[in-house]
Amino acid sequence: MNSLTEENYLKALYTLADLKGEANVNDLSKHLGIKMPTVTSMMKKLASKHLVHYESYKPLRLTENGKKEAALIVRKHRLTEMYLVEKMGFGWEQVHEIAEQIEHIQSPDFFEKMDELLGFPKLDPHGSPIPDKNGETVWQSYEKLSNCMSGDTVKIAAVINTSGDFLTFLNTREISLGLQLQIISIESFDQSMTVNFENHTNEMLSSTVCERLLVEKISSIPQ
Amino acid sequence: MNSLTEENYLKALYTLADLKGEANVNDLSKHLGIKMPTVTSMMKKLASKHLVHYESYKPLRLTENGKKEAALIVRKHRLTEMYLVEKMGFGWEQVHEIAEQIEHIQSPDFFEKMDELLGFPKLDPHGSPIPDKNGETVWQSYEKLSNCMSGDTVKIAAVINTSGDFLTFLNTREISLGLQLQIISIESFDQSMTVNFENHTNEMLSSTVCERLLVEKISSIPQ
DNA sequence: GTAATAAGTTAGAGCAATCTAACAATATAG
DNA sequence: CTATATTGTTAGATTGCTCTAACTTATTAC
Repeated sequence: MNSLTEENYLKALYTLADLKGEANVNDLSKHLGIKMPTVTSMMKKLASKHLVHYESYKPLRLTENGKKEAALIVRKHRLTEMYLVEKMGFGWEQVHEIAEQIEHIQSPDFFEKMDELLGFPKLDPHGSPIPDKNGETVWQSYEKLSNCMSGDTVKIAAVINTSGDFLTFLNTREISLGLQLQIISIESFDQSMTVNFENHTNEMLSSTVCERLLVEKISSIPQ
Repeated sequence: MNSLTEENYLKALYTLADLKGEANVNDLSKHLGIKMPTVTSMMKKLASKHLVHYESYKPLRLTENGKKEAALIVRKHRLTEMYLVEKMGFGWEQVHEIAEQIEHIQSPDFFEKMDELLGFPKLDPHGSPIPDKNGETVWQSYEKLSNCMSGDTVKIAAVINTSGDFLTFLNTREISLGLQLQIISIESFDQSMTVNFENHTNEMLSSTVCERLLVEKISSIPQ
């Protein structure tokens, strides 16, 4: 059994690897708000438990086993988020913090019940996939809005980095999953986009926002 | 903010005091499965936080503040148990362990939402009162079945010590809260009771069982 | 290709929570 | 009322997770 602390390192490693392909000590340190020497020693500990491949000065990699353990924590996190939104009436911006705690509950029954009551969902409220009981994830091939071209029509499929602030920002703009929009223009100097929503109003989205929105392409203007 | 460990000591003190009026280091030690010296040092720590009145060799007492903190943890525990039974379909024998973990979740919103969804219940699935947001508890004046007399008709109102084994035992006998029974006879040598259930079958209940069932008196035969 | 910067490691310390061993106070039994 | 048993405390060690300070390796800039 892994401690709560170990679980947090595993999950961080898992999500960082997802995000940028690999993770190093410094990334992990910043992500967890824990100093590098502490991270190094925890990596040695996790290596001795065969959860992480660790070699001095090399990038960190989860073992197959480590990946699975991490995925199962992510599974608990995302199932919880879905449950909080669907069954308890929380907003998508409120659930991350609570799920961050509940993901450490040790009770297979509890999460199976959630899964069942939710009808075995595949995605969480932010559009992220929920790993299955074996830790396997079916990744949707979404694209960042920031990678799309002027003229493209897309549907918002998921958000990256589910911080409360960002989600509250989306709420005030009434931007939610499933919303369609067309890219009117892209400012070349700051990569901000002017987009047109379903309701025919135009709005400006900063590049930071566009970086964090994953979309499904509906149609594009041929070059 | 109190640590998870501190919370467990506070809750233990609270329930022990409830059960037997006061608690000493040895009780707490046995109840928590932690050695006495560890308990002593934690008591000093909690005393320094003004949660416990501690004097060497004297019985332990929660301060008003300590009582409130403890009651609020018990509140979270019992609300959770109720939620698990009422909204998620767990059996009353399954919920204790899960609630033991969820009671430490730090999120007022989460428990308020539960309370709301449950319609502000006053009792948990085992018949124990749920303290209010100020930590106040309205104690029902139930009696132990073991204190009742031959001929009494009573209704089961609550169970003491909600261990899974005991509750499973009650399940197999189809004994649940609200069930009425009449005491036919009491064996004088072991205090076991022969009782008659609503469905007109007679059954024998050991004194251990009778000690753990709290009842409301419906009628009794005058002496 | 060296100098400067960034990233990573080692050594050593601190705190929280636990333990054991030894000693001290209180309660109980005769 | 003493002897014994129970309960409680003190002292000191251990483990898990964290830190800072000092040093090493790798990367980047010019």
